[in-house]
Amino acid sequence: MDFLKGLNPRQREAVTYDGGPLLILAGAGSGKTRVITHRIAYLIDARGVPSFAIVAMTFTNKAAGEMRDRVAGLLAGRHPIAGLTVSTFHSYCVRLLRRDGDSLAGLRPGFTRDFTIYDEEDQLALVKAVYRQLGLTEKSFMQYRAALGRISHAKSHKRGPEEMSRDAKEPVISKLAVVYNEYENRLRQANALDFDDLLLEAVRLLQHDDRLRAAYNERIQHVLVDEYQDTNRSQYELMRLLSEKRRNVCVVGDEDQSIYSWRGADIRNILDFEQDFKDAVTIRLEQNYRSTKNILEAASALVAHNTERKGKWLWTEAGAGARITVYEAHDSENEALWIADTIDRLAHTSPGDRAAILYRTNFQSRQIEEALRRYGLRYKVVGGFSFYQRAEIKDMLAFLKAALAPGDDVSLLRIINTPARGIGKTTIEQIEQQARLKRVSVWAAIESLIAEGQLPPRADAALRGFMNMMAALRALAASKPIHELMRGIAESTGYLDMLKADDSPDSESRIENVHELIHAAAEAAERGETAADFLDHAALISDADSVDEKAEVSLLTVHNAKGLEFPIVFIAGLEDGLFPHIRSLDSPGMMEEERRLCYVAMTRAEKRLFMSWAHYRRRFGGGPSEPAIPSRFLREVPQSLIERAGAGPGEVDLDADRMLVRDTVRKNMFTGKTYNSLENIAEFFQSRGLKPPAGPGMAPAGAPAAMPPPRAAGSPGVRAPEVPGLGMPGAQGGRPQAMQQAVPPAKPRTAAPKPPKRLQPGRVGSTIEHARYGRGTVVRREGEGEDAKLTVSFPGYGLKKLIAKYAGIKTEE
DNA sequence: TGATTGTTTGCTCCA
DNA sequence: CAAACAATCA
Repeated sequence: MDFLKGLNPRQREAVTYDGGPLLILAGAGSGKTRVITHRIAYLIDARGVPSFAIVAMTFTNKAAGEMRDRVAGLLAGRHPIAGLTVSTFHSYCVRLLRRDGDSLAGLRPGFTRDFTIYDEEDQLALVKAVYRQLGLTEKSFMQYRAALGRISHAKSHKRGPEEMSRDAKEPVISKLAVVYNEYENRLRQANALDFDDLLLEAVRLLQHDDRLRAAYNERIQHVLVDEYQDTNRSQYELMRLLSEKRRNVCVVGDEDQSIYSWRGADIRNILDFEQDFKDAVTIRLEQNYRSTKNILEAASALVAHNTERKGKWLWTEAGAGARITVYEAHDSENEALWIADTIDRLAHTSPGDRAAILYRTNFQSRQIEEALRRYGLRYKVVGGFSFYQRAEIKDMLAFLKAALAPGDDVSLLRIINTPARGIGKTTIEQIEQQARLKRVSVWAAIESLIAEGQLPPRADAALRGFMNMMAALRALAASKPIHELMRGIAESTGYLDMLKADDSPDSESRIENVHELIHAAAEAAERGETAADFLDHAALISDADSVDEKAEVSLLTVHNAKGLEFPIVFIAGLEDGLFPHIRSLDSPGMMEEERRLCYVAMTRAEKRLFMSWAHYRRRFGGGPSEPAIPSRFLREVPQSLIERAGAGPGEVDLDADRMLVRDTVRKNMFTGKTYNSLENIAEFFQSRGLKPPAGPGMAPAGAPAAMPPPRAAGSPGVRAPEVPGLGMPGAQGGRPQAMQQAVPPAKPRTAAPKPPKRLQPGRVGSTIEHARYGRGTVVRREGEGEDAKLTVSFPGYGLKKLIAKYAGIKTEE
């Protein structure tokens, strides 16, 4: 097969290059994914590289899945790709540690391969616990998040608590070092790794275990890294360690799209690649196949304001296309309505074109969602609050974690009194004190407290009950498949009953979520996954994985939009302080990153690009509107490419008829987020039948037939590192072909038009008559009775705010 | 002592 | 409009 057909000369060069380190500078829309997938296919087919000798790293599970599918498609009927590894850095490291991590115990006391993973929430809980222990408060010391951020930063720069303490110039930092130290101690004691550790410890393992590293290098012939501009130090090191022998690294990136410095991404990785690899060859892909000329020019002009670049100028053969629309809204609500209105209009003029609404921060989505719902538009929200971040899911998983690993203090404390079982603050304090005193886990502390018999009778009984319950769960965990275990947890702990007894509006969806989790567990069990595998997936799932590219309207942050493209793109909230974000205003480096972020946003658009800002923006629900000024980025776009929209502040010509609201969809019912994540989870588990290597004490789980013989590793007598398991994606290779096409149709759980309920006078959605403006539709109502403030949309006049009792309005049926 | 209700904050982007 | 905390009630 000719994998070079349809590629331009530069792309072809990138696909076929065979001389060691290769840096592909791939501008936005230049066919980057195409090049990587073709290169992998080419290596396998034309160069005879076995698929298990190729490792490709991506940023999200979704990108990995797509890449794998595309390679499979290219090689269909010619080569099996069962052994091919396409993975995110994080899941790669988890698998590495779970499979071959034993020797890490020498470096990290207490480490075993059945470690647990602490996500950000767990990390925060840990920091809080440390604060409590040290008698610190957020007010008196430092915000939890800030502390965690600094700790994480120090960690990823390989600076331990001792160094932090030694170099501390201020007392705050010395104290922080103490927190840091205790934080690390507790992680170790619980045999838990946080997200930083996953990468760091994998790197340490490879650095120190020469035999393991050699085995991996023996096997791996090519390492490819996507989104290289967003790799951090650990990821860079991992890449080097895995490619030490053959030095066949191929990295693909675009320094103009580096947007993760806050997560430790080091832009120098890409800027200095040619120095780090002296014999590296750089190939530039500068032809853009995505956007119109106007969009491309505008974006390029914007990013040209940056200094930290290698410099490239994208070009396209596409036509100029429409100009970029910039809309100046009176307030954020008006902005949202304008977006909804424009999308509604575009649905007629360019049917079938998907639209994306991009924003800098998640909180912006709320108002936009509301506007879309008023227009009865279907939409999907990506991220924000994913399934696995939901309290009920985290609770359920905490039960599971605590049952599997009694040393997991964070999980245990999370559910020790959920549902309420009479273990209150004082008791918990007593337990924590005991744990500190004896330097044992919370579980062990409870045991010893009970044994000592010092507890008040009520607490004693409650704790005994809790211990028995957990012991029963543990027995269940040992004997039952994961979904029965989850069901057992939901029922025997009283968790489900607690939800059922709750009459708050969203308890129903919580129950649904719990069932969904059990359902997901059942599917996992069918694939032969263990509870530990299940937890790994839950920890490593990402928001971007839930992007549904077929959705007509998508709402997502710019970060989540990386790598995606849409015919129509809106960028909302272009105000100084929001985008660029306020925290970047006094730092040139951070400002450049914000600019790159805006560049990423703009270059997502294929045909039409809309940018908007609002004079007033409300940050919290009922809070005050704060004044804003337009983003500097709007000024950095050549004005000749811009077309202004709207009659002026507050004067959107919103067609009242279309505003006839299909009903106020009950809040929380279809917040997008909920249904979004429900689909997400089922899809995720279905499409990613990842089956990591067996846990400790178990034989490697049945490997697919396609798996190459494991003899590549080690000499007889020594426990051979099971490299093949990493050179291959587990059961994914054996995934039935049918499943790849049969993506389950998304359930239309959208805000479907409901039969309008009777509209009451002045209610949102009703029509009123005003003496001066005529008929209009009530768009928003604040307050009650005759004091209520109504926001009304009058055709020809735009949005007006009226006080019910003064406006002299008549209500119509 | 623990559970419930009221009050006050609030600030990212993510694997 | 949340969550996180303080001040109540049982």
